[in-house]
Amino acid sequence: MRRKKGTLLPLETSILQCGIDLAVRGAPFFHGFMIAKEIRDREDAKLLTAHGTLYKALDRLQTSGLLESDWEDPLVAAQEGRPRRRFYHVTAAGEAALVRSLDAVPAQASQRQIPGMAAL
Amino acid sequence: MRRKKGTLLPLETSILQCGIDLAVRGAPFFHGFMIAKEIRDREDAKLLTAHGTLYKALDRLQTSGLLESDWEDPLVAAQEGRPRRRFYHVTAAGEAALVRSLDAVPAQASQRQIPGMAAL
DNA sequence: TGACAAAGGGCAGATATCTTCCTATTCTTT
DNA sequence: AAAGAATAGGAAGATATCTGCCCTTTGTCA
Repeated sequence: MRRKKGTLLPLETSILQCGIDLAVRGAPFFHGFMIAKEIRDREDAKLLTAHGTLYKALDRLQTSGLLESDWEDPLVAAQEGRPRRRFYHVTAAGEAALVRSLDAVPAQASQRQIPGMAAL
Repeated sequence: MRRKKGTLLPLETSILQCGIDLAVRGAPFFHGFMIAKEIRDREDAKLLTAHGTLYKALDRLQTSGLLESDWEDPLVAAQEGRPRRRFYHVTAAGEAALVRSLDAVPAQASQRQIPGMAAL
């Protein structure tokens, strides 16, 4: 949907957030499938229906330098009897972009908060 | 469906037949996906709807010694950017079993041959 | 403000193998 | 012949990534 340059889409924000959360919890890398589960388990569930959507978002983030990736050693994947994974990590630019994006939309955050309060 | 010992199911016959045909045509190995296409392109199309069915049949044939398999080098698969394959080949026992099975149901064979001739 | 173009989202499917669960069929035994 | 056991088949989904097509939405420019 053609965004303003330097802006993040909700799905992209979620990916970066998840990536940083996982890093904090001691997992320095994540792969697409892992993120897909993570996002589906969170409240962001509606952001992700098809897998193609996620992998496309990962590609975009990598192209714009907010993520970097390395392929898993194929021997390890083979030993564990599954397709090999692609490991991503959030770059410094990615962290910065996330902070910027969270700062930039305080209006949306408070708009969501009001109905939330009312529900209590 | 519980078969008489030493009997082959139609799908199993097709697999062995395909394997031997491919070997004659210069492809000494085949993998599940390849056979799936081969079978779907042939008149045996109705023998194979779900992939699980095929992989189970391959397992049975291997367990009974009619097929043998080796895993593809994971590095090759990785380089070509796809999941690794499992390469099967028909054993001598497999060829023998196929011949036996084709002999055992000559009625079906001739029934198929007559329409084939008529088509010419 | 209206129109166009660019980009994102969903659906579908390719690639490859395997597992689990349930149903249907057939074989064998009594 | 009927009952029970064993097994095959189908559907679905797990595992993991990626591509192409089409539709929709939105940003930007005139």
